[in-house]
Amino acid sequence: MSSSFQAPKGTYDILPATAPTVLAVREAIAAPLRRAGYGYIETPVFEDVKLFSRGVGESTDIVSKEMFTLTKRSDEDLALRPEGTASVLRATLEANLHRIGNLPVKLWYSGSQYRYERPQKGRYRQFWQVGAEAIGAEDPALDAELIILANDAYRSLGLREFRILLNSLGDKQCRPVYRAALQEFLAGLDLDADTVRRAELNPLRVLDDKRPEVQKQLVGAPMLVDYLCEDCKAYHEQVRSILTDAGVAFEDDPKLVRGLDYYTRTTFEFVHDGLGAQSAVGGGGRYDGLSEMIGGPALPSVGWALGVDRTVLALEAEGIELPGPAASDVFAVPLGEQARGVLFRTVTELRRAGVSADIAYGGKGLKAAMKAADRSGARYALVAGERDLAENLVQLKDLTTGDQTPVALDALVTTLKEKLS
RNA sequence: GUGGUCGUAGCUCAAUGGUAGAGCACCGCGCUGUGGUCGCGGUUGCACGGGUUCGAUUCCCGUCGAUCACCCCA
Repeated sequence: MSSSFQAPKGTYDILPATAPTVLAVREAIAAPLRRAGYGYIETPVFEDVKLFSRGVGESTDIVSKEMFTLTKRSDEDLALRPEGTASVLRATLEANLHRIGNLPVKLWYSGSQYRYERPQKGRYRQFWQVGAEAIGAEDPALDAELIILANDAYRSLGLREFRILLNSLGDKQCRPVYRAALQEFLAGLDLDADTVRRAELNPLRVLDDKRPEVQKQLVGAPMLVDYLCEDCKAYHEQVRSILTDAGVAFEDDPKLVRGLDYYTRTTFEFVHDGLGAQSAVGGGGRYDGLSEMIGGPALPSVGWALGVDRTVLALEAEGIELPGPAASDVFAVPLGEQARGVLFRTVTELRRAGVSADIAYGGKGLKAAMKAADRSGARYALVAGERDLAENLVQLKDLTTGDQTPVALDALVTTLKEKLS
């Protein structure tokens, strides 16, 4: 270990070698959103705990087990955000965005989220999501739009091996009826204590338990599809047909539930099979009741969040290489103190003219400085010593061909801008 | 939170109850005004803490971290 400190458990540093990929992923997800009229929003990384317990749901694992709560000097209870939707909706209500413009209010965000979980590949305590929310409109085209935008974002990155799972969770009319029926069915099964508890709090969650001994018993369980009311059924059919019309392939997954309480009707998940157990790269759905749950007016809404970390893993799994870190165009190699001063001024001038330039620091010898120039990946080396400076020249060496030509110092910026264009 | 596997150099990996080596990388020299190739030389490490032992990198325990699965989800 080269340092006595290390990144906290479940966190990692995004280093220059991989940073371009991370930035490219964020940008690839953001671009389709901007083109679709979504405005950027940033909210605090911490909020009142109650926003999450009421919004995300007291019975969810996210709130009951995975919340990063903060200790402070006052008596307010704060927690690091475990997801973005509740905060974005809170900000919307606080700023009355739903009153000053046309509905829906379309917003997107990009930022870190925090969950106190046992880390494993693709699951971290601090992770990044880019999310989108369309607040205040009930329209199947809006649900479909978001799924299409996420699909297009992934495709623009070159990803092909992901699947879209789609389901409807019903609304406040039909879901309670189903919930009761399911609970009755689950009560007759042989389940462990944790699962029995879950069956009481959030019975739908039991459906996507991966354990074979649980799945075996679920054969013949009442399915939500059979309980959907006419409105929900019609709504879901429209979402499906708009997606099909847009050429977006999806799979109906009647067991797709998701872990947040606020979802109603449309839910969906983007899964990638190359990631191991943590296969969801993104997910979302409609949350028609959330606004009221946190004290706002009725604002039917829909949104998603895509995991930046997992998308990077998906790219790796598919062997997709995004452009690496950009190298400087020019690397200056000074010979002696006088040249060091002149070349430093030249490098500054080049940078101001829009040419990316670096210089050998630390009084390296010529050989070492040339080596540094080579390793920097720069296209050109700029070599100068007293001999050249006496004639107001610098040596411009093309590092790919090895050709070297003298260039007048005051013509350098123009010459380089020409060569690099 | 539960269970399994793992932790030796910057990286990939060896060996060993008597305090460690290779390849690549890095630095220097050959070439004192020129990188990439080549030759020669050199630098860097037993995750942390405790126990057993004459002696522990090796055996045992704990901690930390990684990893896989469960759980959960992005």
